[in-house]
Amino acid sequence: MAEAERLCRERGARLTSLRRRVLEVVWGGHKPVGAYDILEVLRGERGVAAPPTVYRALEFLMEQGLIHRVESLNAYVGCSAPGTEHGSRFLICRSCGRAAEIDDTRLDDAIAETAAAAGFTVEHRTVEITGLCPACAKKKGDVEKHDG
Amino acid sequence: MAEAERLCRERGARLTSLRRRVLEVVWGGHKPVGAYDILEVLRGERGVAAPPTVYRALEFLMEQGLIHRVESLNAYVGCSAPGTEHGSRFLICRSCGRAAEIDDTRLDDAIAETAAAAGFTVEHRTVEITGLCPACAKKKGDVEKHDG
DNA sequence: CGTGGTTTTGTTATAGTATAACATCACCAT
DNA sequence: ATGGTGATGTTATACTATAACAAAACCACG
Repeated sequence: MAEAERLCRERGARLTSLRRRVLEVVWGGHKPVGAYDILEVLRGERGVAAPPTVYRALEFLMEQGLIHRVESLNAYVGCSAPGTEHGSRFLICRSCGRAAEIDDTRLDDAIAETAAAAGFTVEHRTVEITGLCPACAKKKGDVEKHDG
Repeated sequence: MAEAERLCRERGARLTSLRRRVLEVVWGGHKPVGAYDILEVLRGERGVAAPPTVYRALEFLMEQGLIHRVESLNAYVGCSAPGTEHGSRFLICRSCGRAAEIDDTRLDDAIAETAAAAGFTVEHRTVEITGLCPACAKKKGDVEKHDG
């Protein structure tokens, strides 16, 4: 959070109380959060709020690289490494719903090579890998042992 | 198309006339096609049609691996290699809107390594790289020369 | 201070995407 | 022909996102 403050100050971007609050909500959930979930929170706190309020804050936070949008979930999640230029890359567990951000240069290298081979100019990278996180895979294994 | 017929026959999956038509429409566009675009086509041909008609056909075609969903566009595109098990991996041009499917094992290898390192069980892979295709990058370059 | 321009936020309305739930139909094996 | 299964039709609604314009907050400058 202090990091977010600092980045915005350096850039002359205004992290207003509304935007800060939305950032907190996105970071607060351990899972990706939907725009309308955030809207409910704001309504509880401020009485009224409409979708554009949330979407504009989300847009700002994405521009500042403080959050990512998870395309396959229509949801938003805090960036684990704000301030560094990188794509949106996640391991998404279909069982518990958590999304872990990937920090591995091999993926970016592979994407760069692939794009270069095709003569494609890369501007944005989205990698969303769905499956089971270690904890849920273990649970499933246990369940299967009991069931069959 | 004949390939799609064959795959479905082998699997005992029914490629009905409706599903075939939707597949044709998805394949026919050079760009990813929206569900409601398909709906318009069906309405022109059959008089009436409702969203579930399209979404059910799309669901079937995805299960059969004949089409992919492009998450970042909310659109659908024909699979260039049906019958082979692979993720959904695209180079998407933001200028002309075309989506080229990637056929490069380096990406899958990198994903497999990354997931393994995290103890994550991979079930589905989505890679969507946005930027400029070679043709559009060239045009942009030309324009920039003229403009300034 | 105050004032004028810019950015942010509020508000209303609507566009765009997707699914639930239940009815009907078509197909196929017996 | 008939009964069961899977496919499609139909209606309604949920969910996600943006357009357009009004009001307010902020900030730099005089």
